[in-house]
Amino acid sequence: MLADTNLITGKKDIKVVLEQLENDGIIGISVDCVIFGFDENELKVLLIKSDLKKFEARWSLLGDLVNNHEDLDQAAYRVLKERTGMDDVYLEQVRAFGEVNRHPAARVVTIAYCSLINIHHHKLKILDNELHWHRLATLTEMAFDHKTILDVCHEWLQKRIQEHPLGFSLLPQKFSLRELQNLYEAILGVKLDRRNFRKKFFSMELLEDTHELESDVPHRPGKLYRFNYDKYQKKERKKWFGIDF
Amino acid sequence: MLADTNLITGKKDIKVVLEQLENDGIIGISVDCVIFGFDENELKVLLIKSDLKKFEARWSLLGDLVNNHEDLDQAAYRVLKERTGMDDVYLEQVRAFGEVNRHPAARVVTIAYCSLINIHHHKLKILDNELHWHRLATLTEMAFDHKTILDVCHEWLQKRIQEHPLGFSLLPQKFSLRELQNLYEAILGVKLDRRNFRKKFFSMELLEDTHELESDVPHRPGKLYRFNYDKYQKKERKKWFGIDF
DNA sequence: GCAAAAGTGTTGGAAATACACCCATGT
DNA sequence: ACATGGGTGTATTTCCAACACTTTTGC
Repeated sequence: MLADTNLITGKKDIKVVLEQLENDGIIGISVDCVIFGFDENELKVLLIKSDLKKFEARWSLLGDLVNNHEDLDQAAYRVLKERTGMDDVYLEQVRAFGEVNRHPAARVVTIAYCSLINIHHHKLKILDNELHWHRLATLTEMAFDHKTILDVCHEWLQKRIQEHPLGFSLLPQKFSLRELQNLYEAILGVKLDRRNFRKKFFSMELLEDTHELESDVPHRPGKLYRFNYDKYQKKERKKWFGIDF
Repeated sequence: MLADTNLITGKKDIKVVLEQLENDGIIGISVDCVIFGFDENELKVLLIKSDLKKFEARWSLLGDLVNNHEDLDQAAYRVLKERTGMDDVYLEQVRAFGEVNRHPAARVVTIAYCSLINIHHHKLKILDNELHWHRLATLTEMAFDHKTILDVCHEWLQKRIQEHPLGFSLLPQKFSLRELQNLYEAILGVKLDRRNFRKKFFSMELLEDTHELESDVPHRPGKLYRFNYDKYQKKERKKWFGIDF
């Protein structure tokens, strides 16, 4: 039967494993990472060309089967590390997708993860030339149920970013308020008032002035800020937000 | 190998299946239901005595392995139906738990579901006398990682109930505002102002006056209301709540 | 008539919104 | 000098929080 070895040594192996699973009537478990990036004021997602004939020419999320000896989170980190060369990345589970026929080769339940990385980070290396940062806006058909997963993760992100400081993972460590606002506008698909946006963030007192300025901009440079995670951690979280639905 | 049959014919079968999984180095998939009820102004959860010797005398969530031919949601519904006799129940996936050693018998990834049911519903039949509605407040040790799962689901519920109308599933169809407020206070662990609470709900215009009154109360009876789900469905959801963290 | 909870409005403060002008820089 | 976005304050409105008395029913 399935040996407890690393199954991730190439595309062919996965196919063989899936075939085996299907023959034995076993449910496989995978993780799929929705890796978001932010570039040119647009939200992007890291995709790979599907290797299944059925889905040729369609884009697919980055995923892999979960090894027997690794936690789900570890599996997701592994996928991320293998594909981007980065660790220390924002990564969070969103939810499981387990429709019976979501994968044509075998029954596979997948755990979807959402990851946010800075596209321009120096450690980021997209070696595989099958990989591609795709604009979210112009993405319709995808392999498997990956479009559904992507949509769910996007909605999850829209909600999450308003309540937790994760957007900063998409930006360089030092960023201008304009960049931050563009980010929020891109993710939420709304226009925000610049002055109120600044007021909001300054009133939180979680942005540190780096006393540096933007460079290479053809206009007055903006100040660069850094998000103070330590201070955020120490803040007490409120349990009561107010009923509203 | 594993035949594609219903594995759920008794406790012994599960043990056999798990043993088989472990021997073959295969990851099992289960669902676990956190079934909340509301009684005597307290939040309760439906539990069963663990059948594992390691966890004897500890409480366990209601769960089962997922069949090969059923969706995750279906599996959770099945567990719920088998144990409570009820369908048409509120049920939603919370998230997956997949730590390597969370189950002593084998590697099992579980998908946690949160369910809300009316403890006093006439269709509710707790046949198994190993089952028990346990007060949430006085629950410390549980089998497996079920305490963690329960805690996560409770927090999920605390957040969810403020943004979505699911609390009504814990109450009879017709309820008084006092009952509703008690429910919110019990789930959130806070005291709320009665007048502001009423104002809030009335201003949503989603409660219908049934023109009936409470009976058998030793004081002035309150009006009974019904939640108007249709009207709620038609309301447009807002995407922008305001940044706050 | 007494105990117990139902029902009801107002007010002050905080937060969100809408809105317009001057400033610093690169070209 | 001019084009471009950076930076700032105020008035208005909306929402939330605090708070007390009268009414209805069962006993």
